[in-house]
Order: sequence, then structure tokens, then C-alpha cells
Amino acid sequence: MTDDKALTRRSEDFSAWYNEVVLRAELADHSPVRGSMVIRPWGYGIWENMQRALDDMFKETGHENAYFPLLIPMSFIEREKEHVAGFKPELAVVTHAGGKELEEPLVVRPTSETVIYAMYAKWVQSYRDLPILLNQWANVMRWELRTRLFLRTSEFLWQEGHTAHATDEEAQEETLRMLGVYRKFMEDWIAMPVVTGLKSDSEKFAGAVRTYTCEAMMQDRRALQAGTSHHLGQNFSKQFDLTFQTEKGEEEYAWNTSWGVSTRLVGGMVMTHGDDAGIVVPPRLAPAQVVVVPIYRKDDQRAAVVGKAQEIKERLAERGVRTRVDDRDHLNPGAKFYEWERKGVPFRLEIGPRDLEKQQVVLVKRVTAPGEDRKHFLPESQAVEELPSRLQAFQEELLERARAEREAHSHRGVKSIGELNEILESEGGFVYTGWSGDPEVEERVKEETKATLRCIPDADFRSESPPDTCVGGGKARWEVLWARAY
RNA sequence: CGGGGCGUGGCUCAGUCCGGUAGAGCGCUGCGUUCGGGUCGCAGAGGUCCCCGGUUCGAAUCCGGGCGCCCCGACCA
Repeated sequence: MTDDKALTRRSEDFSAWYNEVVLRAELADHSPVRGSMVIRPWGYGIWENMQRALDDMFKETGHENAYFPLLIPMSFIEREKEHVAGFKPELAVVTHAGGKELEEPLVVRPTSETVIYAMYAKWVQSYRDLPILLNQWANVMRWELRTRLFLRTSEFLWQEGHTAHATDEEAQEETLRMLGVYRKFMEDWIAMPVVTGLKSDSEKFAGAVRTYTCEAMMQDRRALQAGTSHHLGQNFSKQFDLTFQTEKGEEEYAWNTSWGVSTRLVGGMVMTHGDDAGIVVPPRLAPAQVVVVPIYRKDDQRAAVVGKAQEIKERLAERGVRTRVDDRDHLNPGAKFYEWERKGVPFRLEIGPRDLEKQQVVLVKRVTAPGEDRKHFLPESQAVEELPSRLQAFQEELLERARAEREAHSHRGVKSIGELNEILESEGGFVYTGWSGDPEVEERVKEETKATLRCIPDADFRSESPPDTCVGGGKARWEVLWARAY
């Protein structure tokens, strides 16, 4: 930190900026246990808004919530071969309880596929019992070696959807449907554009047949995997005997999907929109969308101005705008301005004695475009009337700005690993190349450039003229996206 | 688990080389003042100097051992 007040600038040290801003925006704090975090009210409020929006979308697509237990028998995790290989190193295991060593160790869930499909096996007999479309909001634990607030902590909050279907096609449809839900949520709510696509085999979920992903570009031009949706095929149903009788009376294994997003999204929001003054919370996610800062000298002024602030808050509430009045008396207005900017509140409304006389307010948007006026002096009623649409417009501006930023740092038509590396070493960003599908090429790129294959992008993101040569030489089978990633 | 750094009021740190009564800024409390971008003044509270052992008349400082944290690499939503 340069001093006690200003944040490290992003251009100076993005990583330090992130760490500071998360703490100083009071999103989260380090817990006494290494690698786990406390989510503070401001951060949790953002997460709650994310949860609400996602939950509505899940319900709209026919899902219900349920809850499965935290502890999973070790033998369950070990049942699916790839699954256990993927998760074993990061399991936290309960070996003792009730003062005795347990006969079978219990793992603290790193994800719930095993226990959920074991239960589905009990519940499903016939094709009439399918599909099962459940979601759960839960905490999970993965013992990570290097942790960062929100981006990677040992324990994190997430949702995991788990479905079972009668056919491969139906499961595939579901997998893509939920990927689409994620994309829509990330764009419309977090204002964070993503590239969706298919993961390569080396990057897919341990136990999945196919993994689809949402990849977002952070301001340091690294990729953040923001959400994944897996087609699990019959891998788990076979291990947990999740079978059903078809219409024809034959016994078949069900087809599963799972999909999840986590509190990592809060980190994504921070790194997508934040600036040197603090975080920027998109209006739809902001626990407070407007903060009213009263300005006064004397006690009678204070009474009048705070009274007006309260009144405005109520009028905004009638229009669905979440408003907070900062009437703390021991801070002067400047201190409050800095604090709320750091916390990313979309709009600040200043009301002072001069405004009271003129029946006006001063409205300041958290982010102003170059050339745009920062302070708007508006008649009070106009400000109240217009805030809903101004919030909406700000939400859209944030998405557009982030999209423009991503496009400005996306490189297409790159032909060689050398060229790829040069881009990553200088400017960074998303790099599109051809790929033969050969895992050795993938491995070589990883070693030589530290970039990973983020995905084989969906149609919406492919180049107009797809590359015909593989970045490692030879013929390209797919166009793929590379980036250094979180 | 390898490489580097650090443990001193709530926070950020100085003091450690060269042993001699524990400091600063910010924050906090009270009073006053100020309030349209981090007001200012006065008064105050607050520390087993990470832990254990050793050396010494005397250890935050020197020596030995331990613990913890942060950063950089190998695994990962």
C-alpha cells in the first residue's frame, strides 16, 4: 500500500490491488484457518443477490432445490476412477468423531456427485421417475495449496446442479441449457462477458464425459473460469447403479449432468469492473444501489438535510431502488465519498443546504466515461424518477465496457506457438488458434507459454474464417482459445 | 513440498547490524471545531515486542530450537 488511504494502483501490481481492494471494500477477511475466508456483509450481500438471480433462473428451467450432507463416505469418492484421481489430493478427511476413530473415514464434500447419484439410484426405478432436476446451495472444501480470497479458498460457497435423464441427448441438452443460463447470468447480472465452449480432455471435470465452461477475461488479461457445466454420461450412474426401466422394459443406466458456479464469481466481478478507487458493483448486484450523503454544517441543517435524505430513500424504495442514507455524524462527506466508492456503490446522491433550497440533488455515477460529466445537478424529483433507468443504463455500460476491453485484447488468426507466446509476454489476453486435437500440442503450448487451453469456443465466439492449421503444426481440427488463467 | 521475505498497540511499520526505561503514522475514545472530496486542535486508552530455552547485571535486539503468516514456483471452481 502506498499509504493508508489509497489503494495500490492496478497498473502497478494487479495482484496486490486485488488483495487490498477485497479487504478494504470489506467484502471478505482472512479467517483464523489458513486458506479459508470470512465473507463480510457487503460481500455476502452481493453473493445473496447472485444467488437470488441464479435461483430464479434455475426454477424457471424446471429445477428444485434440495440439500445433501456435508460428509461423504470415502468409499463413495473412490468409486469413480477419474473422479477419485482428480479430487484425492485435495480432500479433507474426517477420521475421528465422538472420541473414536471412525471405521470408515468421511470426506468433507469437495463436490457432491457421488452422494447425490447414490441417492438418485434409490429414487429412480422407471423412466417415469426421470428426469430428476435438482440443485443445491452448499459449501464445499478442497484443500488448496495456494489460496486467494474468493478466487481460491479451501472452503467456498457454490451451487451444484445435478440431473438425471433417460437419454444421452436429453442430458446433453440440459448441459448446454445450463451453460446458457450461466452465460446469461454473467452477462446480464455481473456485466461480465464470457466465452463459452468445450473443455479439452485434460481440462475437463474429473469424471465427466464433456465439460463446458464460461471463460471471462480479467483486467490483467488473464482468464477466469467462471462456471462449468458437465455432461457426465453414464460414468456415475454405472458406479452407483443408477438404473431405470425403459418404456420397453429394458434396464438402462441414467445419464447425468452437473453444473456449478461459486463465490469465485465475486472475485470475477471485482477483477472485471474494479478501478483504482475500489470495486464497482453492477447495479443489479449491489446491496445498496444508491447511497445518499447528507451535507450540513449546523444541527438544524443536519435535521433538514437528513430528513430529506430519508424521504428520498423512501421514494426510491417505491421505485424498487435499494438506497442507503449515510447519516454518520463523525465522518465528513469526503470520507464517505471515498468509502462508498471503494465499496462500489453505483450512484451517490449528495444533498446539502444549497440543494434543499433549490430542490435539487447532486448525482454522481461510480464510473464515468471519458468526457462524461461526473456530477449531475438535477431537480430532486427528476433524480428520483430517473434513477431506475440510470441504474439500468449503468448496468449496460459496464457490460459494454467489459466487452470492448475483452475484444481489444483478443487475438485471432495466430499461427504459431512462438507468436502466441509473444502476445502473452507483451500484451496478454485471449488468443485464438487452430488445434489438431493432439494433447501433446496442448502440453507443449502449456510448457512454452504458461497458457492453458481455455476452451473450444462455441459458434458465437469463433472467428469468421476459422484457422486451418494447428498452432503446433499440421491441420487444425478446431479453433481453440488460449490464455494464462487463474 | 522447494526458493524468498516477515512476525513489535486494532492496522502499516521503524527500532534489531552496535543489548541499557518500547516508538511513529493511521485507526480508536472524549471534548471542541469542521462538514459540497479523506477537517483541525486538545486530552486519552491501548503492547506477555510470535513461543520456548540459553548467554548477560540487563534481551524486541545476540545464540539455539519451535510455531505462524505472506510472496514466488509444482496441483486447482
